[in-house]
Amino acid sequence: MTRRKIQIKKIDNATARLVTFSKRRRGLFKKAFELSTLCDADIALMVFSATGKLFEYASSSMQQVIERHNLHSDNLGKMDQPSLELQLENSTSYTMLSKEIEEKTRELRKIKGEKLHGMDIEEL
Amino acid sequence: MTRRKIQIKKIDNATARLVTFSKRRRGLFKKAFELSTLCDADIALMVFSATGKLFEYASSSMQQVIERHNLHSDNLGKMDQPSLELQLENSTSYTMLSKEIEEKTRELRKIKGEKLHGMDIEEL
DNA sequence: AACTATTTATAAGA
DNA sequence: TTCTTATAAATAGTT
Repeated sequence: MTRRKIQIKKIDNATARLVTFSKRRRGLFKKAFELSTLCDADIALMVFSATGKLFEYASSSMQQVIERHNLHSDNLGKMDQPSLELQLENSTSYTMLSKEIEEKTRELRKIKGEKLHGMDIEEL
Repeated sequence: MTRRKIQIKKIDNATARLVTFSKRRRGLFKKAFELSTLCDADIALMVFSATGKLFEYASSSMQQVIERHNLHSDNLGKMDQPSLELQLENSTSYTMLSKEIEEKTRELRKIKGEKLHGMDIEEL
């Protein structure tokens, strides 16, 4: 949007795309922070890069905003809801599944030589 | 940012605050859409006004991005008593978690040079 | 809701 | 990645 006007479509050049992603991501987070502050709004913003890296911002807490969002969207697609028993069973299994994913993710990161701790969480 | 520079703090005047909320919310959503399009990113944005009204944008599906975010969350396994909302959400995420484990297992095997047999995939 | 003077964001280049 | 800078885009105050 400056030295030249650009079209809003996927940037072909991978390097240019990465640079733009970095610049605009910062801009977007700043705007989210400003809107939240100026207007007393509660905001959550999640950005996954094309390579799967997560960048997030929340004016309060991410989990809080997500839950609040769920309250709004509840009962929309819950016609064929599983039984409570199955829900609890899944919920119980969830922790184990999460741990397994964490382990496998950790192992993959180790193999790939990536850092283990939230280096991909953007601090505003 | 224009007729005059403003300080980023809560706008006192309620009317002005509402106007700014409306204007900047549009701008923020536009920026989110542009970043998503230009850089092939997956983005979810939730905005709750001070009065509790929800405005949301998701480049794919909101639920999909939230679930994806949960997979990245570090403290999922540390929650003593997850809220009902989170439990229900976890239940919904179950299938995706299973798929994620399959993928990571497959990737690990590939890296380690092991054979990839369908029968070897862990039963969940 | 429109206008416009300025500020801010940012594309391209270094 | 960081800086520079010319230009596009966003927007604060006004009407």
